[in-house]
Amino acid sequence: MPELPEVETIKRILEPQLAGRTITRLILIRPDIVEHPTPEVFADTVTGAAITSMDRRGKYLSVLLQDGGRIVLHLRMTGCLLVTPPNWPEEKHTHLVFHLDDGNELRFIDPRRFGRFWLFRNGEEDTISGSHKLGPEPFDNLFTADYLSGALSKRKRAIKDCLLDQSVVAGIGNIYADETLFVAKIRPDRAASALTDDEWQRLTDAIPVVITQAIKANAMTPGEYLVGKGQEYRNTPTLQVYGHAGEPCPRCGEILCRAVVAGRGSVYCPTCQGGSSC
DNA sequence: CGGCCCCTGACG
DNA sequence: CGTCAGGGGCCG
Repeated sequence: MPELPEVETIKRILEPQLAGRTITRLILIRPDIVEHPTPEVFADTVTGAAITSMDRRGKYLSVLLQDGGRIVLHLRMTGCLLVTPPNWPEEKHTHLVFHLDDGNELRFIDPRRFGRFWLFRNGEEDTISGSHKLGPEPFDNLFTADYLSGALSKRKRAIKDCLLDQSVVAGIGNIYADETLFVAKIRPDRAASALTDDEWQRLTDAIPVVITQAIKANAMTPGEYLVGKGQEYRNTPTLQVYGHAGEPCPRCGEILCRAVVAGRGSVYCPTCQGGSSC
């Protein structure tokens, strides 16, 4: 479900509820959600572990443990993490339940079951989850127009496709690729190699702005998050084009069009993002 | 690179 | 019934 802003939102909501807690028991309803090590070792190791904090890198979340180990997870398309009171009704597709020492439970819910968990013990390097292949965060000082054009200006593929490459910049998915390209006034299907210096600059500027705005717009209380099951961010008013095909462009009033770019549904303004028709 | 796969649910 | 969905890995 989530891209960087949503994962960050989840982190900010959950971290205060998890920091300082100890995991007393893990129920592995669907052990195949655990990628590493084995589900049994995963359960044995996290049982009794104290949680110190959480971390986010791109779309990955980590739960840091006092002993130096960490749980790494990726929610993929439909994964959801909830901290619930005891006896909170169990959602369909609940696959993991971490019992905590305050009686609450951390539950992993995922209808499509694409989400995955890994555990790395103190000193164990993560070379398997994919988080080690991530490019810079959008807020990183390394994320500059020179960096972006240097990484992409020889690629002939669509710029949108390039933005979805997590090794170039971490955390952008289908929604925020469309949103950032809209703000930067670049059509999603433009070849990366055809972008001008000015366009690289606009795109580099747009990305952290759009992401920051979305994190702000997503903010909610733990209560709101629990009741809404973390599904409420999709129609955020800050989304200017994603989900708005057929509606007027918020900038020029032209009808936003939809096309398939890089195999993904894409929405853009045919007028202010570049000129030609859909 | 494109194409297919992992899954379920919503929608036309 | 078919198609699509916020993700990513793997395959030739």
